[in-house]
Amino acid sequence: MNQSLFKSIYDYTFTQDLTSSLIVRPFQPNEYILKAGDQIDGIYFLLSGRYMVSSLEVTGKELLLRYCQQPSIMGDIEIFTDCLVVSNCIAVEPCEVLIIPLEVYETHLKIDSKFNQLLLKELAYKLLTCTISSRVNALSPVNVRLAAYLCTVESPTHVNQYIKTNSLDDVASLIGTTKRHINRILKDWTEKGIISREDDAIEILDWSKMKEISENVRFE
Amino acid sequence: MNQSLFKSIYDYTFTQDLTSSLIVRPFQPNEYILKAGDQIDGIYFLLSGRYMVSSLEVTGKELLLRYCQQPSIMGDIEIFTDCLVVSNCIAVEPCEVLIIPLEVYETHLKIDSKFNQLLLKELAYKLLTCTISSRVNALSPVNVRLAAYLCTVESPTHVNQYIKTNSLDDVASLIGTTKRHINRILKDWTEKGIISREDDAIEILDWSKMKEISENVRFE
DNA sequence: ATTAATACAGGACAGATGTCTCGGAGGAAA
DNA sequence: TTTCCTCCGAGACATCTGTCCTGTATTAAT
Repeated sequence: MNQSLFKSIYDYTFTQDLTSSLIVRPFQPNEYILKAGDQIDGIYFLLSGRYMVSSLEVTGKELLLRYCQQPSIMGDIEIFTDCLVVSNCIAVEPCEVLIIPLEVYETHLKIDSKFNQLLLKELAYKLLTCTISSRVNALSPVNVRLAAYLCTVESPTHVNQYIKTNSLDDVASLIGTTKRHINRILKDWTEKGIISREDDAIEILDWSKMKEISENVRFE
Repeated sequence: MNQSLFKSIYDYTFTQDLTSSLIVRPFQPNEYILKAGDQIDGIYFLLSGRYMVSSLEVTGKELLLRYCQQPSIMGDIEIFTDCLVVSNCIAVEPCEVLIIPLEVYETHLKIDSKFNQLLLKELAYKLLTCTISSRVNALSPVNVRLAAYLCTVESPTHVNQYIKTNSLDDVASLIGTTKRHINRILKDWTEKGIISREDDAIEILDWSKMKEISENVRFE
């Protein structure tokens, strides 16, 4: 386990005797890091990569809750409210995750106030952003949410400004709408010269306009 | 300070030397317990009464986030993300609140892992419910949200089941819509015999129907 | 090559919701 | 009492968004 990497991300150093109990696991894109309904077995710390959090609705559709980069902790809600995993965490890039098994937390870290401060900071941050996005989601029309989605998935690894559309259906359920409506908005943007559609991809021609439409809403 | 009351609500006992530093403050209905933009000065523990959490939008409207009863903690987000108060907490009933001044937390409780566990549990619980309501809010039409609002504010203290009409504007912004649309829905419900409007009040005639419409959504 | 199956964009329509506006009720001032 | 002002409910209209459906293109099977 790379101590100094963890230290640089989370500003916390494990005592020597714990490092052997900690697990570092890689995840491939589209692989579930946590799956809703599972029993939680530890506290997960993202070391590298990006993942998305989504939840399954009664309708069977999924709704995007957020994208996460490090520092980001998984499993804390479940452990402290003592419930099954509530949301799916799915890697969207190759990820590395440090897992602290639940027993290790219970026996060694529960009484470590520095470690608890780390968890408190992260939970408070997640709650803060959830509060913000809750309002935004309730008050933003679909075109704003779609623009926000496109701006959110734009990342340094997307060097070209193409976004695969082989999953328009996914995008639709992720932002809580239908593919029909996405198409309507994309057509409108195409006519306005903000994007162009070719084959199975969307090219964003006017990023500044796109950012303007998104009204600074982001899913992160 | 009533030790045993706090113990029974939060399952935590303060050490003797702290009780003199803790403050218990009463709040009247409509009084701000915390006001967005203020500097936070401590951790607030609700002992009795109910308050609502709302946030101010760029538009100047406010949006209802939730109603809270004990056990409920305020100020934790702000302290751990080190930011100004993000949401208004407004008493809706006479409330009693125990305030732990920030210095007291910093010097005595920050290193108290039992106390930190209490905070972690509460934050995780808030995040869990925020996650759930975020989805629900995004996907529920206004009639469901209005019914949910009415079901939420129904409490033992509201012996009469009347809602003042002069606050329809407030209700509208609280659930993120307009008074016009509220009126439309109320008219529909009146025609269906679910409610009746008289003078400046609304009487709910058919609570079971109202609960059915609300689809179990609640602002708490 | 022809046919069948699938997927996808978009037309048509309906329902939900916001904005603008007006007419009536009630209260305050003259 | 008359006039004026304010507030409220609701009509009219526009926009947003979901559902249903169709025509076309692409792919798969024969």
